[in-house]
Amino acid sequence: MGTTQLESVQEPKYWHLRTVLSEALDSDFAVGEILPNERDLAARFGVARATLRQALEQLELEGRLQRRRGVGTTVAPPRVGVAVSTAQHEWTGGVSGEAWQPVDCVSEVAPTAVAAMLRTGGEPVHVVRRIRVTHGQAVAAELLYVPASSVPDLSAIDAPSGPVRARSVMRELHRLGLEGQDRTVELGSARADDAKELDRLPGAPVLVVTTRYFASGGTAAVSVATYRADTCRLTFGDSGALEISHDEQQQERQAS
Amino acid sequence: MGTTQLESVQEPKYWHLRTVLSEALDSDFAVGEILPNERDLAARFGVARATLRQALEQLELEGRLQRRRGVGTTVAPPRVGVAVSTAQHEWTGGVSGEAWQPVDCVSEVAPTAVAAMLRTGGEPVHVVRRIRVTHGQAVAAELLYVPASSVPDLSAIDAPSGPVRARSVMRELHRLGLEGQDRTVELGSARADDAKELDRLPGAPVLVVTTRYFASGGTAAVSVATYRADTCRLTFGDSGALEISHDEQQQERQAS
DNA sequence: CAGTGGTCTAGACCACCGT
DNA sequence: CGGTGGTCTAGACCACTGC
Repeated sequence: MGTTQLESVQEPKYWHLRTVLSEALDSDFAVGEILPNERDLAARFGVARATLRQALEQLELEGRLQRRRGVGTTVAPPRVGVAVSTAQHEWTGGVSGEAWQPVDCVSEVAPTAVAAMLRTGGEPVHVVRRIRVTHGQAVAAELLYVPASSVPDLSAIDAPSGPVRARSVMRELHRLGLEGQDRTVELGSARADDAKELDRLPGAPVLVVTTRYFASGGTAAVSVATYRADTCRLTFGDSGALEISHDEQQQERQAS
Repeated sequence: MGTTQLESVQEPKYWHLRTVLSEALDSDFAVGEILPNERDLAARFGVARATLRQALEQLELEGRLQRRRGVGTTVAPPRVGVAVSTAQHEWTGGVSGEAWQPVDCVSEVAPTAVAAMLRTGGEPVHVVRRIRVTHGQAVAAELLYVPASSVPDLSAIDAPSGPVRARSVMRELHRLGLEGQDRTVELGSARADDAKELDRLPGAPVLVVTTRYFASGGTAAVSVATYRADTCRLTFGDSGALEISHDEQQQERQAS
């Protein structure tokens, strides 16, 4: 009876470890600081390395840690708030500064799900690949599917593919008057090509933002953007951005 | 030279397994069907159970599988599209049908991050706990932080806590004229209490939606809602919902 | 009770990075 | 090259579910 409520409930070791490490991160480590390597940490806590890794994975998922093979584990900076504009008619994803960089453009048959939204059958569409860079870091990779009918004046003389072509398509797209957008967000895992551009391993958790652009009574384009889930916080603002300082975030985590 | 391009690139076993299983799910299994148990599957593919589990985890993260301890692994239904209303002045999260169910209400000091948004210091606020149910399944758990100043007419006679109190707070809240909302989405892991209500294990991946409600020139309330990332697809619609059939989704996955 | 997924161990080897 | 995280193995035991 007098015992001070000793962890009666069964809590997995890795979960408890996660909590302990989380608190240690708050109090004893600065952003960017390197943690001891996994083998040392595991030994220090008296667990197998796999168990320690399970805890680290949790913390990485929560955006607290950053791990790089061959380098080490560092304390991650707070998540970047990236604006996913709402009801704003922009193709660029941002009026100034941090914008999308066209990387490539090819002509391909869209995946079935996209083709269904575009109401195109098996005809190939322009597929523009773009990268979103914030604070000098790639945070998102996008595939923008544009039916030929949406950019009728596209010069056939321009390069048939590559970044030049990508810019041409975007230029033509800007001419359309946007009537609205539809957007969904879901969790996914990075495909090999996306992972490469986001500097992550295949399968890394990403937030998949699917946007449908409406113009002249139909779906003018569909975008599938994958954001790094570990470093990004998507913001949808009717009025200004939601900003939280890092300290505040940490304290919220402790409270939970 | 003459060899038919035999997997020269190093692809992890679990990643390859994920692909194989994904294709098998598309062709040989129906939604709800139970897969063979992990030990059998691992043996069948000639890998250790841990490796097989790594592949299953990926597929579960992508919403393709559902695993329940003591029961088995089943093929998951397509993700549910849940509307996260944009620029709509609702506290209920839905005009008709699938709505939020008040579960409880207590008076507590808000976590620091929330307190900062509410501009309340250490004063306790009303914390309403709500569950969002869709198709008979709990898809989200929410904590709604309401400063006393936002509901001045709240009867002091009502129960000080519990579902009755929760409904009282919501009723008073409806009286306010909403001026706007701010919203962020990020990846998180379920806390123990949320996990319980969502019928998941602690640490399960969730989409954390933080909403700031503005009224009468200030922040009237802050909501932190955690959605099951495995079963939910958040929709933000300016005009109608984005609907994709299950077949189409599967084919998109195959294409990637 | 038997069978399932969840946790944990103690190793091994590999891919990658910086020096 | 040495050190890091990433992958993989072959076990063991536990917690939970349903019969």
